[in-house]
Amino acid sequence: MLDIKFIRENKDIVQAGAKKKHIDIDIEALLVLDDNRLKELKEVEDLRSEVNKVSNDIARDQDPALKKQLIDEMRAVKEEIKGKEEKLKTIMEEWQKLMVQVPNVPDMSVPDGESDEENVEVRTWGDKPQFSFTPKNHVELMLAHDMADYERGSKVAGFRGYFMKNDGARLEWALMRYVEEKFMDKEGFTPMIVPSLLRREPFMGTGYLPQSEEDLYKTQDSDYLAGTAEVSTMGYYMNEIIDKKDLPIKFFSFSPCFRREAGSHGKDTKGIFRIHEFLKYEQVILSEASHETSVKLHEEITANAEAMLQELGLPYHVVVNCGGDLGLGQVKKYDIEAWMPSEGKYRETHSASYFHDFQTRRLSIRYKDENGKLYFAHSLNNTALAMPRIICQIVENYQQADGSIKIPEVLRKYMGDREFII
RNA sequence: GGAGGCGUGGCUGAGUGGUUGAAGGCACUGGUUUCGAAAACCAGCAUUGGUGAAAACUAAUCGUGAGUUCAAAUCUCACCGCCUCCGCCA
Repeated sequence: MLDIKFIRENKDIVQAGAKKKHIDIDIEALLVLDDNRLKELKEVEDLRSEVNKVSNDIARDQDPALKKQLIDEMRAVKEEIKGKEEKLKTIMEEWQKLMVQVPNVPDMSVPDGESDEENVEVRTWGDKPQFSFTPKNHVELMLAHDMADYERGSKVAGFRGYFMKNDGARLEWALMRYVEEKFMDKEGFTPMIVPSLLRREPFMGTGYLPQSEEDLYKTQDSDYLAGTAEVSTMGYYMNEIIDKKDLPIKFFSFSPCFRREAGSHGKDTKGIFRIHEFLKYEQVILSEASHETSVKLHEEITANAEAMLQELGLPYHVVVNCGGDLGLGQVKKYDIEAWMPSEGKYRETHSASYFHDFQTRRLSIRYKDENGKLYFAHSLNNTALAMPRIICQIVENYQQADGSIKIPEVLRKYMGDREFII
C-alpha cells in the first residue's frame, strides 16, 4: 500500500511505475474517487460535530421541554448522517479496492521489460563444469541413486508429489545443518521457526493477497498455507511499534512452504525443481525508513546468499529483475540463479527484494525515533536456502563420468565424511 | 468439543449511558534543587484522518465489526484473542 498523500503528490511517478511493472491501473480515476471521498467525509464529520455539540447541551440543560426539542432535532440530523454514511461507505469500499492494487514504484535502476526473459545479468561467478560425457539431468541422477521417488510421491501426494530418500534425504538434511550453522553465527540474525498455516491478514499485509488468491492453498477454516516464511515473519510485528534502537531487525526463518503453482502447469513437471511442498530458510529484515539503508541491506542479504553458493561451488549469476517481473510491492529484486547443466541455463535458487514501507504500511509496523515520531519501517527479504530445489543444481554440477556424484566439500562432514554419492 | 471468566493508553489499573481521549500509579521528557547525581517538587506526555502557512479547529479510535440511543469504554449481537476447568489427543 502506498500513502494516498504520496500518490496525490506524485501521480505521474506512480502511474509510470505501474506502467513499468506492466500493471494496468488508472491513478487519475483513483484521485477523482479520493476527492469525492474527502468531500463526503467532510460532510459527515461536520454533521457529527453538530450532534456531538448538541448532545453535550442536552446533558447540561435541565429544562425538559428544551431537552425534548433538541433531541427531536438531533434525531433528524441522525437520519441525514445515516444516508451520507451509507454513501461514504460505498466510496470507501471502492477506494480500498483500488488502493490495494496500486503497485509500489520500482527503482530507477530497474530495467524495462515484460517478463523474466528481459531480466538483466549483473554478474556471474564460477566456472561451468565441462563434461567429457553427456550429463544427466537431476531427475535421472536422483532416480539412479535412489535419492528420490517421484512415482510413489505422486501416488501418495498427487501431481508434483515426491519422496526424498537415502542420500537425497541425507543431502537435504546436510544442507539444513549447513545453512543453520552458517546463520547461527551470523551477527544480528534471530533464528525462528515460523508458522505456515496463517490467517488472511498477513497475506494481505505482505501483498500476496488479494492478487494471488489462486496460488495459495486455503483451508475449510479460511486460513491459507504460506508459500514462504516471509509471510508469517513479517506478520510477527504486525500492529506493533518498534523502538528505533532495535533496528534493523534481522530474522533467519524456517518453515515448510506450500505453492499451488497454478500458473505453471506445464513447467518443470518432472523431478523436484517445482513442487507443491518444500522447506525453506528465509532472510527477513525490518529496517529504518531510509532508501540508502534498504539498498545497503539488500546488497547484504544478496551477498549472504552468494557466499553460500560459492562455498557450495555452484556457478551462478545474479540478475536484476525487469519491471514486468516485479511483484506489486517490490521496489527492486535480484534473482540469483545457479547453473543447470542439463538445461544449459541458470535456474533460480534465491530471490532478494526490498519493499520500502509498502508491506509495513499494510501491516502497520512502525518504529519510534528519538523524538517520539513514528515511521513505517522498511522491509526486505531473500531466500537463505530453499530445499530441495538446490539439490537439482548440486547433483547436476557435481556428477562424474562414472555416474557418481561428488559431494560439495562443505557438506561432507554432514554426510559421514564421504566424498561421493555412489 | 463442553462450561465459565476476561480483553481500557508504552506498562499497571480505575471507570456499568451524559463535557471521559479516558482518574491514580509506573515509565518517559523538560524544569527547579545539586559540585554532580539520586530523592523530592513542578510541568509535559496517545494514534490516525481532514482543514490550515501556523496556532488551532474537527472527526474517529477503550480487541474487531455491526446495532440501540440525541449521547456508548459503559447496553445488545457476531467475530477474534487470552485465561481457568472438563473432554480428546501428539
